Amino acid sequence: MGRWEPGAGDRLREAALTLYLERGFEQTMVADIAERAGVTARTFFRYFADKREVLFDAAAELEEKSLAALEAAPATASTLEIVTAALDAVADTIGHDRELARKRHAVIMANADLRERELIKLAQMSATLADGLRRRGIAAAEAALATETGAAVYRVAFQHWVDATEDLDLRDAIDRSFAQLRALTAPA
Amino acid sequence: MGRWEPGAGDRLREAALTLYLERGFEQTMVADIAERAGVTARTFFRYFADKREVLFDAAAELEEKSLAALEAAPATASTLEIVTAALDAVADTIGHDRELARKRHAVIMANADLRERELIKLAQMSATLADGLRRRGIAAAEAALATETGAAVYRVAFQHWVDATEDLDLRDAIDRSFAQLRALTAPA
DNA sequence: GCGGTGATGTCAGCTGATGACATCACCGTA
DNA sequence: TACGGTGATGTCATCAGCTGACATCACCGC
Repeated sequence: MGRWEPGAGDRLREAALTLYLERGFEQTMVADIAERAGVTARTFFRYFADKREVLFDAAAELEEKSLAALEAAPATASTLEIVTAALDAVADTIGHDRELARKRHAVIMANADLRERELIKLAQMSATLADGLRRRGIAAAEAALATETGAAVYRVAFQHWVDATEDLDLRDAIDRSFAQLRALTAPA
Repeated sequence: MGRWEPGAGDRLREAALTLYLERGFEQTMVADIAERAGVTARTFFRYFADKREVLFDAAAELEEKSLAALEAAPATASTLEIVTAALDAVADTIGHDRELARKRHAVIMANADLRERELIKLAQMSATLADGLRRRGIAAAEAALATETGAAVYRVAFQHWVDATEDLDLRDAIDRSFAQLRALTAPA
């Protein structure tokens, strides 16, 4: 294809995470990332829509996998069980490397713009999953509420998983958050 | 104080909403907003941290009111009842003008950057309320889960309220979403 | 070896955002 | 009344993010 070293996208991703960790997001310029990856700034923007997206473009894959899990759920499953299946697929994808998750999360939490992007990615996934639920015949309002609630459960569980010092499976953390939600909403 | 027309902040807010509605957010330049408000672009940035914030700086007031409602809730209230009280305070503040809410919502939904900002404002409010719950002695995990879930309920209810053609009270919409959440999480 | 294709470089330019400094009405006070 | 302080605003310069237009050049198939 090109006449230069292949894998420019991967090199840019790696360079960006490294520099964001070292100096912080705002202190890192696109030109720095590009230079470290051996390309020009113009090329950076051919791979990533903006300076933030370089940390988030894996979200598309996550979305696909969770949607596939949702669609593979048995017809007898309840709405919340379907959502749980989708979240488990997410956990299976990112749950195997807690150190990487911690690094990425640290970078994101240190900057408001990155937190915004993180939120919209999760919201986007929630909307996609809600669509999937509707295609299974679930009413629109119930679908939206189920996936938004699922996103809330996921956020809390992920934070706990990242903070925890002991051994902990992300899937288990999600299960526990779901259980706590049931306790919260149970009639007194 | 100043030697120019007072109320520059309000004029900028109004000019921005009008122009964002007319031409869209991206097609509106800060200089346009400033000109319409009779100031310079530099002054715009003295009032608002960035081009988006001009639509969102009312959020601080909302946050205060909801936190006050949370703190005023009776000691006997359950966690979810406290969160409901906080959301009702939000509903009381913005629920009286559905047309304004629709306009603002339309502008925000039409642009990804604005949606991001909207999400982080709600997340910020959720975090503030979770802190309030912790100060009332509620465990951190339960507090976070309760307010994140409350935010999910609010989002769904607000969307429904904005979409609805019939007469509808925002408070009622929130109540119904909470009821639906209880139905969702109830054991089969 | 020749032309097409696609990734990259180069360059110019706009817009958002910020720092530094000047300006000038208003206010309290001598 | 004059005078100096204060705070809101203007002016100017500059940078970083981002984009369009066009050139370049290795690779591939013919």
